[in-house]
Amino acid sequence: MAYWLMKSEPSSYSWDDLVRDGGTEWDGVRNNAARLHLKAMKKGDEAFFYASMTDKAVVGIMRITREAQPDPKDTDWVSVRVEPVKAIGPVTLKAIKAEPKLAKMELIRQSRLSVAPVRDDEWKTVLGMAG
DNA sequence: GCCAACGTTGGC
DNA sequence: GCCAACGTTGGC
Repeated sequence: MAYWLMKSEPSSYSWDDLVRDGGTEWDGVRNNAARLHLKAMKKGDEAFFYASMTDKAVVGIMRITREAQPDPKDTDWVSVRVEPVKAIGPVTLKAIKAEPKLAKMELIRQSRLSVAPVRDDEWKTVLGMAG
């Protein structure tokens, strides 16, 4: 199973919105590198929900419930379906940056990438920091 | 094919 | 509010 990190601005779609909805179509990604990651996702993979801008923290775990298909809003792009697993953390960007084991996270290396892979050891490290 | 200009993201 | 990073566009 693979792990991922997906960003959302709480002002447009928050973790609470996801819990309320019970699952959502993760669409609107308009970046080629992010699209490649979406296409690589398999049903059952897990992903951190990263709340950007206001929180700047990992606040929950999601599960991929359907693999990539054309984004209904623009079929040049793709979307996956996700559901909330549980709230964690928050593990802040500040804490992630302060942890040497996480220095190579894509979140850090390419801060603008909205869908990024997470390595197994990084996943465990972040979970450990969530307490 | 190069690169300057511009737009967007997102941290600070 | 500012600006760095990055992607895209368009003139040449």
